[in-house]
Amino acid sequence: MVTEASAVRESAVATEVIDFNALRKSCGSCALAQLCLPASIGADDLTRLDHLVQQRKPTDRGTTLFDTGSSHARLYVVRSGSFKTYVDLPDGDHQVLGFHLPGDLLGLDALPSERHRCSAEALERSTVCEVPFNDLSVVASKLPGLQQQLYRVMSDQFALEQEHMVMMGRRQAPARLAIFLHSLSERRKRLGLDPLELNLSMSRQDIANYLGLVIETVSRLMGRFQTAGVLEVERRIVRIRDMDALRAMAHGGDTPTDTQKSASSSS
Amino acid sequence: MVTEASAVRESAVATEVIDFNALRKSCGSCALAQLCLPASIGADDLTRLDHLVQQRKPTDRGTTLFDTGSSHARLYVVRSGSFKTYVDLPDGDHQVLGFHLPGDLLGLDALPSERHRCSAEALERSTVCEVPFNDLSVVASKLPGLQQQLYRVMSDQFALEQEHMVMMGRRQAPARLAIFLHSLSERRKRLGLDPLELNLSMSRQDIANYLGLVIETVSRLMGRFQTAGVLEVERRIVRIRDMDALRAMAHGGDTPTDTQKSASSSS
DNA sequence: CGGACGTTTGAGCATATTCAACTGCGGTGG
DNA sequence: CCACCGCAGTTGAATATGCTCAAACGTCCG
Repeated sequence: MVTEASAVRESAVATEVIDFNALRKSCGSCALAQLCLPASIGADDLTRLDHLVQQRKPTDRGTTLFDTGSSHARLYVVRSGSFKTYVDLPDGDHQVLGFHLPGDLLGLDALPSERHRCSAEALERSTVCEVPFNDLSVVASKLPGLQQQLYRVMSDQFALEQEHMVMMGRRQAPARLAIFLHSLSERRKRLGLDPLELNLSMSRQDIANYLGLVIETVSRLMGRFQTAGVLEVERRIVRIRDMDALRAMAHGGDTPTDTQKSASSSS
Repeated sequence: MVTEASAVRESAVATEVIDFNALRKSCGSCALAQLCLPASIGADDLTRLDHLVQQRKPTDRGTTLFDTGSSHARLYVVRSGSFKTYVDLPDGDHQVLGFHLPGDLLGLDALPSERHRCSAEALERSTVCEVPFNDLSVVASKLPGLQQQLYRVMSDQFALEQEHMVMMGRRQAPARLAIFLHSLSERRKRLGLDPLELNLSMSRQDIANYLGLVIETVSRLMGRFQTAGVLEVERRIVRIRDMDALRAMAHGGDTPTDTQKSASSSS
């Protein structure tokens, strides 16, 4: 067997919080293992999976991992950095489908024989693991645990898209932005990062496209949230100062101009 | 003796008139086989799949196939009739996620160990085939063709949701309705039904919830489309009189009163 | 220092919502 | 058989939310 994790040739990549020495070796030692495919499969199964996984040299900001129409069926796991997936609209701009943080999977929309229906672009210098889907499928068919995990992440993906649709559905602009920020905060918490300090790697334009709004609206709302004391906005750094208020606005109608809505600043 | 060709074609899938003898026997003899899981798997493999599939007694209008939070992992294939999937919103109403016609799969959002994140309700008296997901998974792991097909339908599901998001994204109300009607027409064509005569099994409220609009807007737009000569609306029967105009409006061309519409896509 | 870009801010406008009344059809019961 | 009620859908007028257009701002980079 070809034992070596054939990707240790990559030199260290700078990111703030992630320990790349631990990451680089194998799925077994990956800090994201619990979030990724290997979660809950045995040690020797892990080895078989390890052989499929290819490392990629860092993807630069603005570079696409795959494009709409391409058909190389591969799954990607974000290791560091972040991506956006989007489709091009006839009128020139994009519909952003999602933002993808470490541990998230990309490429589920082009399973074998299908073509990608969206593009995935790095929002900053990022690294991914890459798995040829056909190989993964073969191994998974022999490892019920892995197979189950594969179904689970696909199921999760459906859940994410459904959430997105609910948000776009009939919610007002302030609620949309609140949902977005709150969800980002939750995801950071899950990654072990500070949930109160968001480091937005995406532009305002991306956020607007994701929320189904226009950039000016997003900008104005950021301002309103700040004057309302909910956020502290400093370009792409956003600090959440009143999580309860943010949550409240995400869940329903709320006017952020109303500064004193209910003296709530507990956490 | 009012026997029209269109009526006969309609009856191939319409609820009341289904030939249950032909349908009930097996996947091999099912009129929907090409659209369903069995597509492109061999004859003996089909037998193994057949044993997993359970028939269900017809589901009455308003009855749910599964509800948010329930966790029996089963896949359903719509045989006749139609369903809507939706999530309940805190403020009382629903966000409709999709409408499901014969050949469509339901239940992909609650693969093993997960709970359903939406509910599925019959819009009329409908029938489904039911497959326990765990059993299907086991069989599929031994039949690469079936496995591939399973991935394919999941991939298709992602594509559908993405389309929905694009529509909700930044499109104006007329374009949304046009997309909805056009998509319905396409799906009818794929089922061998008359693509020009839509028999809406869902209420205006459902349509509005699906499109992210309010019921009045949908109603008004139906009217506008009719006076523009694009549609002929008769309660829940909608006939498409100008498919090109409908398509144009779906792509962003506005002004349903304007018959002249042949602009090329700009960038 | 200048130019470009991403972002913010402002004023006016248009689209879709809200609120409200009304229609037509279907069912139910007198 | 008809009168009644109820529900789904339609229509109208007024409002408001988010968009368009436009300009200014700050920061990054040459």
